[in-house]
Amino acid sequence: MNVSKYLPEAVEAKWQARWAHDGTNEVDLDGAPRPFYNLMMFPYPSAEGLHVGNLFAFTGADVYGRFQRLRGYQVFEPIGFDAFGIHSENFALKVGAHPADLIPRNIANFRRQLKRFGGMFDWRHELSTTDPAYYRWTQWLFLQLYRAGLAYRKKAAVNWCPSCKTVLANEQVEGGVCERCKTPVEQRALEQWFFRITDYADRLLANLDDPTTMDWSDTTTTAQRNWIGRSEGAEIIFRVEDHAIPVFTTRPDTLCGATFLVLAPEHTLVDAITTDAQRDAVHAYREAAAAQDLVTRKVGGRDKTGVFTGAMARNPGTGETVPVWIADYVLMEYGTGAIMAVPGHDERDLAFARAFDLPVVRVLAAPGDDAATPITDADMDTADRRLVNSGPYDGLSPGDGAAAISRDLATRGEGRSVVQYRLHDWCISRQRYWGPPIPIIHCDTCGPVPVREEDLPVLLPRIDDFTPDDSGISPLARHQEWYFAPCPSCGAPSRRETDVSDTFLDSAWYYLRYTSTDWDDRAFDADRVSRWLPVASYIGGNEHAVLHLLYSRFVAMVLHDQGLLPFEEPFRRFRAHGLIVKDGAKMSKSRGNVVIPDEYIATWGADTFRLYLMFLGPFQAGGDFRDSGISGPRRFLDKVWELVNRSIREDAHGEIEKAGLARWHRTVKKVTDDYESLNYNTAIAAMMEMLNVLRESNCCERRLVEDFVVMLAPLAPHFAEECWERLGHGTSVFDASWPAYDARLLVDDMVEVVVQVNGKTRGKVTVMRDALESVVVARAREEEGVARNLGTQEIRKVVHVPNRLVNLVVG
RNA sequence: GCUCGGGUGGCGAAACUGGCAAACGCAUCGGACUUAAAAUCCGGUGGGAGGAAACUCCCUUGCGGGUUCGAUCCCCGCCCCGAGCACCA
Repeated sequence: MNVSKYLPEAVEAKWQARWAHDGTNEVDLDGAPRPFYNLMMFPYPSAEGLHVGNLFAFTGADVYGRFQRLRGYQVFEPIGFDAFGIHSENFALKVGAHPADLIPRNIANFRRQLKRFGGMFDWRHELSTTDPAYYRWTQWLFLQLYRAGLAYRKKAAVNWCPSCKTVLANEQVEGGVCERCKTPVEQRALEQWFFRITDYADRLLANLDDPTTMDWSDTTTTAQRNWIGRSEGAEIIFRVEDHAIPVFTTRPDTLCGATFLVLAPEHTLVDAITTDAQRDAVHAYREAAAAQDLVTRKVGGRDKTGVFTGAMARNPGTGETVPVWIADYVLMEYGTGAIMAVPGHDERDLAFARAFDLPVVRVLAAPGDDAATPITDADMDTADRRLVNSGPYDGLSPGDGAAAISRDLATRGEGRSVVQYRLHDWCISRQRYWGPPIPIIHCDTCGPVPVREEDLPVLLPRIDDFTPDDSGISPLARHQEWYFAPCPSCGAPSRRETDVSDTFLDSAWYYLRYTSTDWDDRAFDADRVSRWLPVASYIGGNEHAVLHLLYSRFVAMVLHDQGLLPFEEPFRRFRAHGLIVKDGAKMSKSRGNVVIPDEYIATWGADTFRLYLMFLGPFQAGGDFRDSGISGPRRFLDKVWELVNRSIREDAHGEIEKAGLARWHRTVKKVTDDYESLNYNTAIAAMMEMLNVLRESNCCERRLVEDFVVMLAPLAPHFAEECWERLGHGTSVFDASWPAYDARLLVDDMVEVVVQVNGKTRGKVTVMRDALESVVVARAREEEGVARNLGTQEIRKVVHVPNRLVNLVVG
């Protein structure tokens, strides 16, 4: 037997073939007694193939799945492809190909790479969102939401390129101009489909605080909380003659400082209240605001612009009249689209008041200030303030003032407490080609009518020229046979909805589909779903911390409310992996620092590469990819290889001695804990240390070596299989059981205690475990370095941390 | 601007969440083996001062304060890097 060298290429090919042949990674979805759903975010199959960042994420997730399998779970680890969307479509347009031709090629390449790195995937459940057998159920999902009254249509602004005559996604607008033709982009209002996710805002928020259903990292829950953006405040009614203008404010306490109103340019009351003298100016301003693209409108300059409408409104706090302006810094989609401006205590309102010379009134005074003190930028702060210039409310704190003012407004019918969310309803319409057609037919008499479920899928027809044209609607409208369809309700000639749905809808339920790819008559099977879900571990990138995860949660909640799912939170545990950077910078094509994993795997083997990726930093933090480090893990595997072979030859020789045994048990515990918490880098370090100990003490005890191989298996699966087979086992190492450790053996009998004098280390003594303080101190004083530093000084105080440290305080 | 991460040797990073800072690995230097090189093995390597030497002492976790017997860790005030959000009233 040739044992001199470990040859990854041959070994990895052998085991990949055997896993496929034996169905090692396949799990019985109906019979598993201890199911563990190990999910990772499915990739978008780009033309470039998997990059190191993808592989880092997949490896970390796969290691965890393999670990859980060794701990005795039946682990379901599916994979699929998120292949619809603007990415694919734009790429296809660029290279002059059809996405329907490109995607299968890209998927084939991804599949090859995913097999090569050694993922424990059950390929029988692979899916692609572009497959009609999949998107049929995406369309079905739309219908469920429609039936539940959670899908509706309304006009909403989109970016519009007047030259290309097409809708642009925000990413296609660069500095206010179309990325293709450089024409300034404007806004256009189109009828679009929305989901009422805002109805679920409170539940989506509340569940984040429930540790029994959600074990998520704080960064992710915080991001979701911020995105939902709950604010408590008041809606206050200002009147302009007989028009009521409600405004939303989180600071009703400052009502008496509201010296003007500002409406969003799109506000529906603008026409009604504008005076004849101001009509032309208002009209021009509204036109100009609409001519801006959505990105510039929101992100663009902070310089305040606006126009006076000529109208005056009554401030219900002071009874005085205040001017009504319009300005684009007020957003129609938040609150009521109108604000009461309090320039004394709001930065933006102050900037606006300064720009247009509007009155500024102080209503909050810091200690030492009074009602007459001029406003400064520091007055945007609220700490320690009292109300002034507020009539009966003078002297109250902002909190008490807000309560008192809200109460008084409510009794007069001029206001009420409300909760506002930053979260908007989810616009799922895309005026694009490469997506699932929204299953609606527009009838002149019946209006929008859902396609019958039995008529799904509404197939996306192949259109060779899917370039947007000047019709201003999706290229699908050009496909006459597809576009015209009878109304499902009355049979009259009608037209299909030409918008396709957002890719986020595809990915909002894929984890359900994985469990049920065997059926084409249901989106997901009730028994399967109740056995395998919620997902036990979900790992993915932080870039999806908000939208994808929030939409998935929303969809699960809706399905739960429809009685279709037994749970409302789909992902019990979620962890975001870190980012791999190269030379201190994020990898990107433009920087030219993208690392392609294939060549590294070809050179070093998948196991070494996996080990290297997991060793270069904490999984949840990411790390810096450097070519130089990869030889370390390879040397480690070579040494383990040697140890295994020596153990086979010498078998019973070299039993570990007592101190080494404690070390061994500590290592097993540390490695186990580190896998569980995804700290793979320190798990590897602990195994390296243990290996060094075994080598130094010349120990190759069979039992330990076998356990060592099992502990390494999640990280280096092919390597471990080969070792396991050589050690005489006829079954997969992944059917072995995880090494146990004996808690009683974790500690040594003798411990080293650090001795400090005044907090500085001056020596160390070895004593029996749990030795008494008096014994430790006595021994410590005998230490030369300690005695020297102690001199003749009297010990004032002794700080004793058993088995660890003793600090003698003198002087 | 706001929110969340993060800042530790030449480099990637550890450190039981208050207890020996720098484990593990890379790189590098010296030695062994070799005709030679690679591979492998053994040993050194944060900075400074003293000593012929084994050794001894001082400094060091972005900067400045604080709490504590003791701070990489906790508190206050700054600086820098990364990610996300961004006129949200």
